[in-house]
Amino acid sequence: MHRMTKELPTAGDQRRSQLLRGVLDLCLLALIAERPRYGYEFIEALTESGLELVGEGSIYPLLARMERAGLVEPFRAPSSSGGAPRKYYRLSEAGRAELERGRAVWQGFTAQADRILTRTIHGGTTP
Amino acid sequence: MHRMTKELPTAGDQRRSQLLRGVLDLCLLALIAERPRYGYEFIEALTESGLELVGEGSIYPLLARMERAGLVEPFRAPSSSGGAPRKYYRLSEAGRAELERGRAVWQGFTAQADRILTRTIHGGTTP
DNA sequence: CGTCACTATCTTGTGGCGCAAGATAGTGGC
DNA sequence: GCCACTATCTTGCGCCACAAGATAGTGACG
Repeated sequence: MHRMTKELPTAGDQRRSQLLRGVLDLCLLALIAERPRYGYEFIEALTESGLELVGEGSIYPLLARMERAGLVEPFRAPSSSGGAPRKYYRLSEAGRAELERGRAVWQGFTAQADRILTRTIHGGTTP
Repeated sequence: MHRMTKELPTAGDQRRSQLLRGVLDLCLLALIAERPRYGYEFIEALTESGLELVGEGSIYPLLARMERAGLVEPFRAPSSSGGAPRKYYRLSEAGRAELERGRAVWQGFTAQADRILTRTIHGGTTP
């Protein structure tokens, strides 16, 4: 049985989805560095912001991976607004180190890519 | 004689490899926008630059995909330095449009990510 | 009590794509 | 013929964002 493509993603959406790779984990680490957070928090905040950035299917597996890698440490706490108990994450030492290392890689990479992408900004239809 | 330095990928390399997704095609489009290019050109230039950025296994399939998508148009030309004939690519109208669209998505995305990543540059060991 | 709505986490399957490694050719020097 | 260099194309693997759905805990309402 075939899947019915419910809503084919736009080209921009698909690109953004690819761009998230390699930096989404750093974003979560940075936000957790501010204060402990739980998964649903990210989804709610991002959904309300109008930035339909990331869904549960991206966040939870990523958090699990980071936990497995020892970058974050989980602890349980009851929900303050009624509901299932939350799983908060705080940053580990390794997580903080990875965040700083990743930030450097990210900034070096974007600088390089920007240099290539802005070399021919004129893009006129007049050759 | 082949390259013996078979260094297994570091964490930074793996991150960079993920970061390329979503922007590598734009880089190629931007470089082709300057002047027509062929695949081997990218690899040679990048290898000599010390930036071991991308290999054949990334470039050629990507070029084929972009051709299939109508973003670039190929034409054959004999090698000027002895060797197999080259397959040059020039930008199509759709390619130029996609390049501009992609640049906008890229800059919007990186601005957003940068804002998140630079929010907590300092380290706070206070929970 | 049952049902519903909301909060919250976890799991499964799919698809895209960077990449290593190897196959295939064309050219020219020995 | 053989080899080295230039150049392209192909195969298989692994990572990961994402959609969709399963699982639970809580409280309100009738």
